[in-house]
Parts: sequence; structure tokens; C-alpha cells
Amino acid sequence: MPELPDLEIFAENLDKRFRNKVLEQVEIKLAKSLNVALAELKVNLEGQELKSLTRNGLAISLQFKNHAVLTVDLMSSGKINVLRSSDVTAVNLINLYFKGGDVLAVTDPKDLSVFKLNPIQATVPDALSKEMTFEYLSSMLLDNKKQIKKVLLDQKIIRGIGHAYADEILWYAEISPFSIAGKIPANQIKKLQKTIKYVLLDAIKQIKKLSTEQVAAEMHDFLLIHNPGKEKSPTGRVIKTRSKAGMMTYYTDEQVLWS
DNA sequence: GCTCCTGTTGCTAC
DNA sequence: GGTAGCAACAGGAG
Repeated sequence: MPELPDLEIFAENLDKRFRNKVLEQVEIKLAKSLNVALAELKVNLEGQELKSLTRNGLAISLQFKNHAVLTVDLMSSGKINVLRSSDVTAVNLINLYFKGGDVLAVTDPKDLSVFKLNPIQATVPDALSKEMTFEYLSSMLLDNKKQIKKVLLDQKIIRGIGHAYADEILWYAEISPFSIAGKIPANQIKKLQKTIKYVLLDAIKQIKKLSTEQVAAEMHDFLLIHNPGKEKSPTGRVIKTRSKAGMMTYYTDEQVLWS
């Protein structure tokens, strides 16, 4: 459930709490959650000091002072927890025990979360990065026959947009999620590019207002369209839904279908 | 018309 | 709700 804005705030809060602390011990519940053997992870990380913790696309990235990197991808069902080592009862998907007694743990009812040691650096621009320009977005949409929502969700094109914010962004940009990407005119792509940044940055602001300590995602009431609690858009139009493979798309008739 | 090839969509298991 | 993987399907080239 956590998307970019939540992850951005988690990363800020976790960075404050764990930066410069020494990781003493790593526990993993399932071997399949990890891209290397547990022994290799331990050799690389145990005893190392955390340099910084940042958000990177839809993942959280822990950079250690020995240049080792551990990424945490919560997928759709993972949750980050901070607790004291004395309170660790269950074997979580991952437990990172830091010197001083704080533990960074990931719980996940579906065990979908994945952890990677030193993953290959992605060259795909983050949704909030400088590289996410109009020119870049246009080049990715050119001759693209996929539906625009699929393109926005594709982490190999833009990193950081999930279902909820894709719907919000497309509503603000007045583009139907079912529009064919390559058919969207340049002025609309320009609007879309600005909207991506606006919606995500605004969401970060709103979450900060709600809570400063947060490390766990909740359903956000400020979502205007991708929100089961709302029946109408701010302009009074009925919000429609369409589901495919269990995933729900929320939209209204205000959004132009380019096809 | 048909077959091969390719890209896209839909669905499932993690 | 995120991703990989694969089956099903659609459309174009030959």
C-alpha cells in the first residue's frame, strides 16, 4: 500500500532515527525474499554504520559507510516497523538490529516484500527527479500503444508511481487512464508532466501535516479520486471504477479519452 | 486466407 | 496494491 509520498516520509523519519548507527545483526525469515544468501548479507552489513536512508523509486535504500547498499521493496503489502529489541517477538520478514536497541523490521502478511544487497543501479528516472522532464516523458510516450495508466505504472519508464497516485495524477491532468499513450497531444503531455510532480509533492506536504513520526501507511483521505470513501470528484462528477485483475482504476468523465 | 512474429493485455502466484 | 511470468489474443508482414 505505501506509495511514493508515504515512502518519502518514512525515509526521512527513519534516516533521522537510524543514521550513523551500527547494524549489529540481521535476521531474515525467508530465503526467497533476498537476492543473495543470508551469509553474504551478514558479511556485508553486520558491524557496519548506516550512512543514510533514502527513498528510491518505490523502494527504501539503506546506504552503509562501507558502500554496501540494502534496498527494501515493500511491494503491495509490506509494512515498516520500528521497535525495541526487547519487544521483538515474532520472526519478521526482516529484522535489522541496530546498536542502542532500535530495530527496523518489515512485516508482510503476504510475504511479498523483497530485499536486495547491492542491486544494479537503475537508470530510470524517479518521478520527482530532475530527469523527469517533458522531453523525457514525450519520448517515452511517442508511438507507445499502451494505455497511459499502464505506462505511468511501469517502473522501467518512471520510478515511483503506483495505482493510487496514477489515478490522482490522470484526473488532475484531465486525461483518461485508458487513453493510448502515443495519442496524447504535446500540450497534454506537458500538463501531465507538471501534474506528476505537483500531485506527489502535494501529497508529501499533506502527509507531513497529518503526522511527523509516521512510518506506516494508511488510507489517505486527501486522495480525491482513488478513494473508495468518495462518490464524486471535487467538481461534482461521479467517480467511476473499473477493475482488472483485482486492481481498481478510479476515474470520471471529465477525463479526455485519447485513442 | 493463413502462418509466423511481435507486442499487448489479462490473470495468477509470490 | 507491486512484479514477474506466462497464456491468450490482436494485428501486421509476408
